[in-house]
Amino acid sequence: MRTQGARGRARTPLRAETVARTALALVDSGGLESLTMRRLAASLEVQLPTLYRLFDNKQALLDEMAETLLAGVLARADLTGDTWEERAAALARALRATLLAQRDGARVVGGTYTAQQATLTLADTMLAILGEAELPPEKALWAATTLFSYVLGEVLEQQGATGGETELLAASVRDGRYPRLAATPWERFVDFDARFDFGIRVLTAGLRAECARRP
Amino acid sequence: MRTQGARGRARTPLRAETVARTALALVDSGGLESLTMRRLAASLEVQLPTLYRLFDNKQALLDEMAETLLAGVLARADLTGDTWEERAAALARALRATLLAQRDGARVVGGTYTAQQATLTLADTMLAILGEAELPPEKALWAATTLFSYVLGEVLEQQGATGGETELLAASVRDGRYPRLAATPWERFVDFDARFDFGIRVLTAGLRAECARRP
DNA sequence: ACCTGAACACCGTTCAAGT
DNA sequence: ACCTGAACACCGTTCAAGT
Repeated sequence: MRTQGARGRARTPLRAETVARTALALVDSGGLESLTMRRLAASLEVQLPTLYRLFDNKQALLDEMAETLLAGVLARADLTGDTWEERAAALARALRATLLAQRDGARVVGGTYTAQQATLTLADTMLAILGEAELPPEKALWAATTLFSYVLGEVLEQQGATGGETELLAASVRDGRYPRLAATPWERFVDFDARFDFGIRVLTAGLRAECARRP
Repeated sequence: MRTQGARGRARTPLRAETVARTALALVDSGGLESLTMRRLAASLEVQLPTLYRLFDNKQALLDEMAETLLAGVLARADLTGDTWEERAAALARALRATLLAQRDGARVVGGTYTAQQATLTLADTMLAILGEAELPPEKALWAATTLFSYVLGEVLEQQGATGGETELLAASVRDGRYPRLAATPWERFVDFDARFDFGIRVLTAGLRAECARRP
């Protein structure tokens, strides 16, 4: 409804990135499930088939959305740290912050396998940083994917967790069948920032140890 | 079609786990997108509303599927290693193997936030192993989630990668804008087993370093 | 009490028919 | 050449009407 508002108005040609940005805004307000080609068309005041001239299908749109998201990571990263450990951690933190800033961001990025500019630039930047660690090239590559996989997995869990489910979890644990889980303080489980800092520290320490290994 | 075959036949009441297992088989053969309540009902020779007496909605079914998958991890793990590092690595490997054995396994598990028996048992087992590392309880918890997040992220990427996209990636890199990426041998990028071994070694080495840190 | 058929309110995607 | 309206073949979910 209300597509008349646009009729007759001169409009600049619709760009794929504009569509992707509007789609991300829809996800932000209603979650990934609420993203619909129909709703997206309505939000852009465009007919439904117009979207299919820009994207072959919904998956192609999701790929572009992931690309758009990842394009913001480098701008957010402060890569002025003195050591490669600091700089790698800063890039990982920027990726996490970008994913967290977008509702369902990890699901958007994790559901695609893009080989577009932003993704490759991000990977190349991480490789440049890890190259300073004097790791052989293949290990630097593996180190980069290890860091990215960790960040994605961690944000995926954080964005999937809801207050209600956390309470359910706490209740299940109190029944005594999971003694180790019950022994750990629950506030710490959902302290996602502290968890992430820990994980990054573990990974960078492990990479340092890997550098010391001479093959 | 063909629901007549079941009519009049005495049948045992349908169990939720049976439904979940059949659903996983459907995903195995056609991918997660092909899993439909209608197709699932047909595959079970059951009317569509019957599924809704067992599950409130499709998400509840997916939760049960994740639980069913994770229930197989411990049986697959060889936890007889001498050191906690070996045992933690073995459990992580068993989780990876379980997810890889099921098409779209990482997406099934990553898309849910279950606090059911199998999930909690898995977490508790990992905590028991990490407890031997003399980490304080909260760090042991964080270490467990770090390992699980890493495994999930890694399998998510592996299962998302297809041959065609890998070629596309290789082509993008050859154009010279990503010098670091271009400098690394491509066979190694898709050697997922080697990547995972590397990641697990880095994580366990990092955890060992964390143990040495006295707060 | 249980199960069925049929519907409701949507989807992603495509295409003939118009201008 | 481009855009539109309308359809196609599905979805997840619900419910009145039957037995």
